[in-house]
Amino acid sequence: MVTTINKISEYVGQEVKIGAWLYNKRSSGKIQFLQLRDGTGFIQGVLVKKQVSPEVWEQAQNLTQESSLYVTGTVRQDDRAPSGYELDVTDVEPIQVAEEYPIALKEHGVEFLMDHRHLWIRSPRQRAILKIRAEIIRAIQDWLNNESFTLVDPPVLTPSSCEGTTNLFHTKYFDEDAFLTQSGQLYMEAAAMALGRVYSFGPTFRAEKSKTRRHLIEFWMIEPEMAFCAHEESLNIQENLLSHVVQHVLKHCEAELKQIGRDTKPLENVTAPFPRITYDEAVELLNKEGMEFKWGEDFGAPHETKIAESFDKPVFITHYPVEVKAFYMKPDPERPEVALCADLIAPEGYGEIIGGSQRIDDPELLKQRFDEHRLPKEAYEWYMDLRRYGTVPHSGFGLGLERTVAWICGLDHVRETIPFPRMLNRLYP
RNA sequence: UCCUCCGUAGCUCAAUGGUAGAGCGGCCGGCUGUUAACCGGUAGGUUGUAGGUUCGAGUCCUACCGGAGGAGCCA
Repeated sequence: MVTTINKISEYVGQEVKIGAWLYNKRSSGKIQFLQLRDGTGFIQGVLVKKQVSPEVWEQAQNLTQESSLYVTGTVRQDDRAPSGYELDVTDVEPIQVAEEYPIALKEHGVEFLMDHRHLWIRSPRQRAILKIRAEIIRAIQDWLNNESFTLVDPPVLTPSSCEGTTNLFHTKYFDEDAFLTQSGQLYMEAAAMALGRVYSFGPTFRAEKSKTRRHLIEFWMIEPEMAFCAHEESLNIQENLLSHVVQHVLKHCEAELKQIGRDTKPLENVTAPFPRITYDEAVELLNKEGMEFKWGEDFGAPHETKIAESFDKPVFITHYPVEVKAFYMKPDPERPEVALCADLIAPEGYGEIIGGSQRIDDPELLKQRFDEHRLPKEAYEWYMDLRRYGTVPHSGFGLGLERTVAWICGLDHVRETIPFPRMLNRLYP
């Protein structure tokens, strides 16, 4: 019976055949232990010299780390095995005896591992992280689909900046200039006017020379946008979405979280509602904690960490000064100097994982903002149209996938959260 | 772009300005329950690059290249 390691428990006492790679091998004169992996899991194959043919014994002996093979054996329950099962090997068919494998089973430096990222992802830890990443994506999409959101894909090639703040990757679009998207948001606003509740899931690009553990040049965002939705309701959606994601991962990725050594205690706490403080209160908190901070500035990473430390859940910081936020954010009617916006700061120093706001729906005010920010109105005529033809209150937010994965996995750098990270000075492999 | 630190064997790291070494990985041998197995043997080097100081530089100085951490910007 041909099967995979994750289904091995169904075949106790039976002979199975699996395609696998040799992760590691230990042997003595008359017994060999093959550490096998097939992508779905890990299992140990046991060969006893007396019980196999000399040919099989020798073929097993010649296998090197990461050699590919078909292995046949009888499944046996064994308390000594980490997974609870072992394979008593009866036959080994090498597909390829691998060349000397660069990644030894020991510690390596970051640069070396990044140069070998295409092989590094085979390791148990990296595999677990990528599994959790996929499960986080699944949980996000499940929740949104269930709440009547429609998936809409915005373009990657765009004629101009969405927010006009960061540096974009420039390219040619035949005779025109084009840029890789830094956010699908403006397009999602158009989509929300067509479909009500929408979300996008795709890569975004920032040509910033950022060099920190929280930054990638290419990263993935989930950007929901909701028509007929005010700021407060958007926050409710955000906290419900995120607590669903965290609880889903706790439930479905127990083995993977254990594999990477994540302390799950702080995650169990992550249930809606999340604490909400205003920008004003955050400034006060910082000053009380001895960090000097003037009203009107934007928070830096140390400030965010300090604020997050005061809470044991992700915390919303709302009502930032209009000046430090994007042009499209709606001012608070009660207090026009602050915006109806919020950043969600993750605990444990992982920083901002969501940024969102209610959008300006008044055509006159939006026009005014274009002037204040010196944005070329011609390029945004289509965006203005959304306010001319049946404008409605609407809100949306962007969830940074890699920072969310880093936080949930407890990683110290986002480079491990994505299969092939694009970073400053890193385009290979 | 700025600040700090680091470049020595395939990898991880040692080496007072005075003969470049260990562990892992490789290869050869040994071992019937190993968990990054262990034990013995063996091969493996233009010390990031280019200058300089010195009787003598892996070590000190300068520049450049590469990397790490952080800042800014942001998710």
